[in-house]
Amino acid sequence: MKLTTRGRYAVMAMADLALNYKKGPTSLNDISLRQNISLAYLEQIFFKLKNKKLVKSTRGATGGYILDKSPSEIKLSNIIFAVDEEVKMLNCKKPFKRGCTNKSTKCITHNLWDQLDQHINGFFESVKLQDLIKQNLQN
Amino acid sequence: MKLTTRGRYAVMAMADLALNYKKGPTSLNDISLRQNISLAYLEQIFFKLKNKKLVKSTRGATGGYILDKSPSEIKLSNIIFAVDEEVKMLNCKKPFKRGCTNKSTKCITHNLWDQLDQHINGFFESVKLQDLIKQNLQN
DNA sequence: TTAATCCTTACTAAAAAAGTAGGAATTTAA
DNA sequence: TTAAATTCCTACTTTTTTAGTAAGGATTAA
Repeated sequence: MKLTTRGRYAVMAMADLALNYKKGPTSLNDISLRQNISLAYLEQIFFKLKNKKLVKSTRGATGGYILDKSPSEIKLSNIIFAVDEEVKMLNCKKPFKRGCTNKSTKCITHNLWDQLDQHINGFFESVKLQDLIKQNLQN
Repeated sequence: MKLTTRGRYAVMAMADLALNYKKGPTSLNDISLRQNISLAYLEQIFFKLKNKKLVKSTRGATGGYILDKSPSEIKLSNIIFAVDEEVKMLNCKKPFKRGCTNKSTKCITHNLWDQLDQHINGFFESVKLQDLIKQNLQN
């Protein structure tokens, strides 16, 4: 179980933007160089981040991206979710599906996966961009 | 981010065994039918579970598997880890690696991934097979 | 008018996950 | 003693997901 690079890159890039919050737009090229992520891949990621209103863009030379809210208002869950990182342990849906239930009984582990989802989502909900850049995370 | 089916199947199968703890060996065929998981796939999974001493086997007709410890002594982390499910958000190692750092600064999100790992692993450490079958999990 | 940027879609390659196949070894029971 | 049911083990194949590339258009500042 792991986060995809897309999710990680998105968080890293947003943290980079947060560090430059209020300094005007930051170009993807700069982020690409600083974080060592390919420009084309970043463009894909920011396409999604923009659609979810997490960043604003200005085009043209000297253009770039800035956060659409302050770092204290952006939760990691917003970012992760924006780039399609889904936290879903539970694959089975009703009616019953292969690998989760037999014909007559409820999936014995149903509640477990639900709880795990909540546990992980809770983590992402609890951390804000602000916490990251202020190193508020306990070491 | 999700658990693989292998990890989920392993937990489901172990829960099945836990329900039949002390009733003598349970065949994979039975589990296959009850949990609707292919027999061949279960065999792969139990090969690993056995290597990690989570189950004991008896061969031949009437053979099968039983838990090697009581349900209260088996943590989900034991199961998940046994079948190779790895909880590792942090891909980057020192010295610096693509996607995590630039040449001069520490990966700004390092601590974050560390914490997430701990958070998820902590969950798996905290739940025992016993909890599952007793429905001790809050609904 | 040129260069730097964002914008968008489509495609490809690599890796991981999921599952199959086949047969050997062991044991019980008819 | 033989047949059936089981575990044991390895190798292979298919499918899905992830990661990343490519290409070109649109916009804007200098």
